[in-house]
Order: sequence, then C-alpha cells, then structure tokens
Amino acid sequence: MKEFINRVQQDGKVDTTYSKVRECLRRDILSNYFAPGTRLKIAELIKLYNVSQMPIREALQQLQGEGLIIIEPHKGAYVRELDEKFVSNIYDIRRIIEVFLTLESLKKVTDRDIKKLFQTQKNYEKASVKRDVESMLKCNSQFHTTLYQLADNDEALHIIEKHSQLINSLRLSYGFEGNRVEEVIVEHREILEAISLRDEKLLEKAATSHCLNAKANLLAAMKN
Amino acid sequence: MKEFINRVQQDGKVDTTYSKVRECLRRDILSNYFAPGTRLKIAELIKLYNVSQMPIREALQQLQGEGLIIIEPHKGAYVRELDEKFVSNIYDIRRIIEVFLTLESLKKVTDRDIKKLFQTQKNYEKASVKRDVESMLKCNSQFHTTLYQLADNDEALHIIEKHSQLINSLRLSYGFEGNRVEEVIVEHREILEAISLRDEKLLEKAATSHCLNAKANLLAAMKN
DNA sequence: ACAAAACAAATCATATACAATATATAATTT
DNA sequence: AAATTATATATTGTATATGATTTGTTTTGT
Repeated sequence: MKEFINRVQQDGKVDTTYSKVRECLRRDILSNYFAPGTRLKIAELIKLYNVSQMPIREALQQLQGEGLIIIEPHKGAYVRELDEKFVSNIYDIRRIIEVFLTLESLKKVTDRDIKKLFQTQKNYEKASVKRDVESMLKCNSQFHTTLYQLADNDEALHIIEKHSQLINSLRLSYGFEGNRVEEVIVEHREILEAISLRDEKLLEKAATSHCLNAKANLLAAMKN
Repeated sequence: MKEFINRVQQDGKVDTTYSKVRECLRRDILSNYFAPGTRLKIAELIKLYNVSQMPIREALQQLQGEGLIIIEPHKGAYVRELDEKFVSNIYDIRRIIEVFLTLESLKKVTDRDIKKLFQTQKNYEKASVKRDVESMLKCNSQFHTTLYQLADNDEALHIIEKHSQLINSLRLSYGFEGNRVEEVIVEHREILEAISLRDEKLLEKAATSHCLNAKANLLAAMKN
C-alpha cells in the first residue's frame, strides 16, 4: 500500500506524506472502498498506508475542511454521507456561484480570452469523440476555470474548485447518463455564443441551464 | 499564555488542545497580533501557547481550511491578507448565497417561523438601544440562521457560518460606520415584511440590498 | 433490574530523534 | 563579474514510544 501512496500525485507539485495520504484517502473514499459512515481509525490507517500518526491526522483535518469526512472530538473521523441530498445541495451552491462568476467574467472578457475558450471547447469536442472521459473532465474544468478567473474572485473560485474535485470523482464513479456528453457540447456553445454577443441575459440563462442539467444528470446517474 | 488557552471556549462544547489553539490563533490573527503576512513558525507557537507540535499542526490545518492562513509545503504557514479585496470577495459570495437561501426559505416558512423572526428582531432592536454590539451580532446571526435553516441546505449554511465568524471578528475590530445600526433595523423589517407578504420579488430586492449595504459599510469602516 | 465500578478501545497529547527541504551565505568555477 | 556549486543553518516534516483523557461497554454489587 506504501507503493500506492508513492504512486499518487506523480504529476504533481506536492510531495509531503500528509498530502499523499490525503489523496489516497480521498480516492479510497470516493471509490467507495471506505463507504459513507465508515469509521476511519487512526491505527488502521497507520497500518494501511504504512505511515505514522501525524501525517494521517493532518490529512484527516484537511479532508474535514473539504467536507469529505467528519471529525468528532475524542470519538474519531468517519466518512460523510455523499447522498443525493448532499449532491443536490452542492450543485445548487455551484450554480449560483458559477452563474455569478460567469456574469462577472463577462465584464472583463477580451476577444483573446474568447479565442482561448473556443480552442478549449474544440479540445473538449475532440476528446468526446474518443470518449476519453478523463480528458473531457480536464477540458471541461479548463473551460470554466478560464472563464471564472476573469471574474477576479479567488475565494469563489476556491469553493468551485474544491467542489469540482468531489464532483469529478463522483463522475468517474457513476459516469454520464444518456447522451450528456453531446448535450454539454451544445450547452458550452450556447455559453460561448452569449459571451461573443456580450448578451448578459442570454448568458445567465445559458449558464443556469448548463448547471441545472449537470445536476440532474449526475443525480440520475446516481439513481441507477 | 497557557492560562489564556485554557480560558478560551469556556462556554463551549470542545475541549481538545488543538481546538483551543485554533481559537487562540484565530483571535490573535483577527486582533492583528499576528498581522497579515506574518510567518507562523511552529517552534514559536509551541513556546507561545505552551503545547506540543501535534495540536499546533492540526490547528494550522483547520485554519487553512477556513482560509485564514496559507500553508506552503516545507515552507510554513503565514497569515493571509485580509484586505479590502478579500472582504469584498467574501461579501459577494455571501450575498448570492444569502439571497438564494432567503428565497429558498420562503418556500418553507410557516407563520410560526415568522413569529420567531419578529421576536428575534425585537431582541436586536433592544440590544441596539443599549449599543450592546456583541449581543447585536448574536441577534443578527440568529435572525439569519433561523431563516436560512428553513432552506434545508447544510452545505450553503456551512459556508455562510464560516464566513460569519470572520466578518463578525472584523466588525468587532472596525465597528460600524455611520448609523448602520439603525439601517439594519429598517432592512430587517423590510425583509420581514416581504416574507410576511410572501412576495418573492420584494424579498429578493430586500435581501440583496441588505447584503450590499453591509458590504459597503464594513469596507467604509476598514478605510477609516 | 439498575447504578456504580472496572475495563477496553480509541483519540489526544507529549517528548525526542531524525530526515527532508528551503534559504542564505560563502567558495569555486567559468 | 556572473553563474554555479558547496556549506551551514533554520524549519518543516516524519517516525516512534509513551502516557493521559475520553467514550463506550461490560461486569459487579446490591
């Protein structure tokens, strides 16, 4: 299992033990190896990941900050319920923040930015033809991040990104329902068009329904 | 300084050392004892709070989760900048979430809830006459919490409450500008009226301007 | 049957040693 | 002189061992 830990974050910046443990735990929780409700006992995790107490405790604190686990003083940590209510709540928050960020970004977007968005969209469509889910998620993130960074609100971006990790992991587990992949292409094009036209009302509509559709699709996928 | 730690959270549920350290650090940061940008060295904190490494590291992780400090691997933790940009960003997020929660709560609110809101509002007005700032902040929190809990979105509520701690601490430092206290009374009454009338459009307007005014007032207070 | 005491399990905390990393400064090379 | 390379030091990060505290359960006494 130590090998597994060392394989984590190969592409990445961080290298501390607690960050590796955090990534492992996140993966193991979202892959349902640690099902919701499971107690995460420190002694167990020490054996499982072959590390000492401290990095585990720090990783647990970080995951609590992300809302993935709950720590009760003197009782311990357990995996939080990732039920439909939770997903629904998260998507509702995302929607209002994403619509806000999208509209804010419209105030600052340049033609050059729009060009970049079109390019990212092209890459997404290429990946979708190949059904390369991981690449699609990446392009999708890039599309939205490019847009949202223009809004110049790091705190909002941070919330979105924190939730994105969760959502993406759930997507990898549950996949997409119906022909969501094609729908996303259409919806992104609608957003791009509204931005190109600098039409605020149209953009709000497009961004809102994009978020609502994403929510409905994941919830449907979770039901099956 | 150990005495100081033990005095913290006297009224409270938690009792772990790391939670005390967390509260101390939060207080010391928001009181500007640790100014923005200050490096928080573990060795220093060990001496200062007279505790060992582990509770300090856990407290730091928690505060990073709250966004109050930033931890860079192998470099250390430092106090984040609580400048006007940050406050502005936070208030923008709060506004859209609070408006959302307010409108959601309207769907579920009962006459009994409305009665309770009126009572809380009365208490706020009493406290405002006495200029009891701490009590006012408490009533204000209760007013909004009562309302938001109806919206049935724990995750959104969590974000609001996390930010409220920050905002309240800043309020205690900077106080209120002008006759904000009286303005809040009027704005709350407007919100209450819109709820009583179950007028969604009116409520959205009232909630929005309440948030915008709160933001403008704190920013003004920070400038002086 | 029920309260009190004993026990077990887990978290929480301390102390210490050591490893890994960052940073600043000095020495060396080009 | 500039760039690279060594060196020294401070700090973070990790491991290990041990004890304290809390919580939950079981046993015991009446």
